[in-house]
Amino acid sequence: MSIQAVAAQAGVSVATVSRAFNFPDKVTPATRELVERVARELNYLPNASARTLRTQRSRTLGVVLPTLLNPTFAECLQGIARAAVAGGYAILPVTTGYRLDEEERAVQLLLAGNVDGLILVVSNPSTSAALQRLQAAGVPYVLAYNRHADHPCVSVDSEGAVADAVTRLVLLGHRRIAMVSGTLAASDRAQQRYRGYQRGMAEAGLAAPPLVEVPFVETAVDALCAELRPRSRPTALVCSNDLLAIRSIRAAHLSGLAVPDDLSVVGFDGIALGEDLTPALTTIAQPNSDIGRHSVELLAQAIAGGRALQADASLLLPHAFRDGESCANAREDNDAALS
Amino acid sequence: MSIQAVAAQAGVSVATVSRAFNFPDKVTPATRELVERVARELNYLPNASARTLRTQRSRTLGVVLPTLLNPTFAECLQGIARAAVAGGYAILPVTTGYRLDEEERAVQLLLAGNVDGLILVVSNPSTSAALQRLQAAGVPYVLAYNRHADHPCVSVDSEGAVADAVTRLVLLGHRRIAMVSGTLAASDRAQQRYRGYQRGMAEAGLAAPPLVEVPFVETAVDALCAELRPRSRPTALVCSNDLLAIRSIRAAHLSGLAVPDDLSVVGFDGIALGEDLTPALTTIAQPNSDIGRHSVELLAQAIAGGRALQADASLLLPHAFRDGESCANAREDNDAALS
DNA sequence: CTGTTAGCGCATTCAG
DNA sequence: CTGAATGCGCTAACAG
Repeated sequence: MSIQAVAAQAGVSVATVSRAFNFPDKVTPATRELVERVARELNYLPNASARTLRTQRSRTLGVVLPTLLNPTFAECLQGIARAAVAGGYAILPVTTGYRLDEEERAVQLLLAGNVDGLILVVSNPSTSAALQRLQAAGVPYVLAYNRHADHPCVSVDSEGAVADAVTRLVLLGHRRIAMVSGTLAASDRAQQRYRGYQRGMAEAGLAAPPLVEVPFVETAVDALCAELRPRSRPTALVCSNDLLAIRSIRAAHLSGLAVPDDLSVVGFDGIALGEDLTPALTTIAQPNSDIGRHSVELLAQAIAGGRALQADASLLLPHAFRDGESCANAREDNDAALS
Repeated sequence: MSIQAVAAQAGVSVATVSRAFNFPDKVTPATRELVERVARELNYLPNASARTLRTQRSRTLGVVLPTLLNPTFAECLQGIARAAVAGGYAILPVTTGYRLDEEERAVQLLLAGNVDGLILVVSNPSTSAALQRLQAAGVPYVLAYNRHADHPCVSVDSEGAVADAVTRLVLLGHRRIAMVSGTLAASDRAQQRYRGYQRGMAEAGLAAPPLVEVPFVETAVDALCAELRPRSRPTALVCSNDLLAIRSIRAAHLSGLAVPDDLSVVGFDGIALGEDLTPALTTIAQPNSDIGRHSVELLAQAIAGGRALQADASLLLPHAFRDGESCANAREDNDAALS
């Protein structure tokens, strides 16, 4: 069903049909209604490819994410999807599995797909070859979750948030506070969060034990259990994300420790599921859906303006410390265990 | 960067460049390498829209899902995404929030987007207007999770799986087994699972208490707590999905009941997170990622064959009862509470 | 307000 | 094996 057929059936020119759809005001109400009726009868749908080819705009946004198996990114993608539809955009998501080569391949793929702009979560903006390519191509893009002075980003103050969380734990009486993270090298967020932990500990005048670094994708419960064995085990764990926090709670359970009585656990991300857990997850909540929404809006704005986004367009969204049940006061006997 | 530029730079015709990419054999190795080199130097990427317009194939699949906030669908989409990339397809996902009007709008949107095929999870295939429209359009499609005799589906035997789960609970000594479900009317899966529950109860010669039906999206923990209050409360809960199971566990906790000691809970879906919870979720695991993968493969096959999929192409994938820690033997005093 | 026409970038005839 | 020419469906000048 093409515009030609509609024009013929309605007894008007193709230009009129096109106008009736794209500039309803530039056409007589009578002819507009005629065209609309015929189009409906013929079940006409404008061909997106032809339009894209002609206008050089696809009204499609590429989305590059590490994985959908982490609810954080699923929530973000949901936010992106909703905002995109609302703005008249389609989205083309690709997952990278935290792999650099996949990041590059994804960008390549999406550029070939004629996307008008890209939203991406990369491992590390500083070292991403994909971003170089993007800037060279001049396609508008925005980073989500990442934070970097040279790129437009939508993110939260991870470092400050974690430092604050550490302070809260200190106020609860904890002294031996450890941090659990995924592979540091694989994520700038992890690095920022770790810095926040170090800062928080320093400000409290506490010595920070070595980072507990576990492989990203794997369950890593075994490794976590090992950390909880020593006599001078931590009384509180700051986890770099909610998935790790959940696994840490499991590791505690397997090690015979009760959460929060024997061990306090704080997560990071604020996945919705955390609120339904038992104990409800105490976590630093990011506005995941909003991060997606703002990314879309920023991008749509830039596209409409016909220019790429600059680093100074970056948005720092508010985070919130979400109080759950996985944190409690440090117990006396825990302190004793430390001495 | 167009094919024209590459042709000019390489000193050949556009036809040769096109052939060098699409039919490498139909061109001299020498010219092929020349073209490839020039293309690389010029950073040439074939324009997807132009190709689609010309070939009438977009190599894009539409995906219609209820939500990404349920990890089940996020896992499925991940499977779809991976299989799509592997098969040279892009995906265009749209979420419907379990709303019928959104289902229709989504299909409309995707058809306009020139997708070669669609994967969809609808509320109920029997009543879906979206499917009518799809069949009329002659576009290949496949339903995921849904199960219906008149449509091509990739799913599991939900009814049998739940009946089996009930049997297992009975063998653990449970007699008072209730089912918790989302809005029945909003999902054929929920209906099938409920039938499985009824069958399992009947086969065990047990009376099935009224279905505990809670609104889908909401947390519903309060409603669940109410169900656990009566003296003749159930000793086991069969939940229509893992999210409900997680909330049920929380509701039990808030009601002062221990899982699994006071209450056994079985879920349905097999979300990855379930294994990391404490207690680890006992659930009927669906191969979510595989459901996505098979949907893509079936569709790709049909598209290659130039025909729509028939209902008899449906796939029934194996499910697995995943033993966790949220189920235990019924206790004596529980039985006492029932008398 | 409406019609005619060119061309977006590519794949594909048909000649050579 | 390669080149010239056509048209996929649409929008944007331009002409009337």
